[in-house]
Amino acid sequence: MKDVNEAFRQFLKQKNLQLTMQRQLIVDEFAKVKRHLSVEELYDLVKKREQSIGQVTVFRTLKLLAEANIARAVNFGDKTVRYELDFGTEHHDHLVCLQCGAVVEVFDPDLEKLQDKLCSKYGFSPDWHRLEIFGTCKKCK
Amino acid sequence: MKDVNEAFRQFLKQKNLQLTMQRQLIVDEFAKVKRHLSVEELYDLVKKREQSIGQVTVFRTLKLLAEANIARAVNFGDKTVRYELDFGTEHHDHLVCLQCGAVVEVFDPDLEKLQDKLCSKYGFSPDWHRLEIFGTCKKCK
DNA sequence: TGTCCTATTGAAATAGAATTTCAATTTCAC
DNA sequence: GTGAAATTGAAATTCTATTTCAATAGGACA
Repeated sequence: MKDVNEAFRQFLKQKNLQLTMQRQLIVDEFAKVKRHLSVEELYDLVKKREQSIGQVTVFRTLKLLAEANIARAVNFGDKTVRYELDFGTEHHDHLVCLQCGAVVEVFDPDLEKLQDKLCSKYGFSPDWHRLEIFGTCKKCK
Repeated sequence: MKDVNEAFRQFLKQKNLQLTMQRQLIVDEFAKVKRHLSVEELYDLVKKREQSIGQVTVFRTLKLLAEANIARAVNFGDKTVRYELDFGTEHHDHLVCLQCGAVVEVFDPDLEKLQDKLCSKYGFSPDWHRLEIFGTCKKCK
């Protein structure tokens, strides 16, 4: 199975774009941190390794990653967009703790099946979906 | 069963706030239109009935309604916040058509049960959740 | 290597919605 | 009626997301 770097390189090539030092660094950090990051959060991380990188470049690189289906934009409650890795990972839903902000990724095949069934009942062709459950996590109880 | 007006009046009273002509009008329009409205969209509707009302008042009234659990903020794809009536209506999920933008509200008790089961598996106490399925609706196929 | 063309970058500017400020007005309690 | 508090709308501000732009870097090719 190819890794994120390889997939990104391939995507760039196909688009006649270049893999620059900046992009490489941003993707590295993004793939390493297994959390849902806003542009600003990722920018802060990247900046620790390379002062000179601008926030705009992080923004643009995340857009590229989303276009390449390597990242996916998500948003919980607040108004800022976050990105999560969407490569080599199965589709999943989110349990968001309203107390501590922790986000757990979960998956249930039966749930997926039921959703498909619901769609077909309405003659609807699902493309993708998102399910977020907000509440209190184990620790916070 | 009480209606929206009654619930809002009660909420205002409890908060020592007033039911003004503006608020009354905004709530009327909001309850009447059974769609998901952005502040601006509702403002346009309200403006037709009363020129003098400002957009800010619509914004503030919707916030109040959300606080009173009469409205709920939702957001589909784009970056603007929309509000939907959340009173006297059962919980429901959304099928969002990516072609025409239509939003269908759906409900499946089995789906709800499975979600609860999933939560308890993780020791998670659900407060509320949202499920949005994006795809193509019957008409657009 | 030098040259041309295109991609890339970061800072600054812009866009656009959400939210706050503020002075004027209205409403309520007394 | 009077005073205190709530309400309102316009304008200002804030906060992200996004675009513009001039400078730089990189690749293709002679």
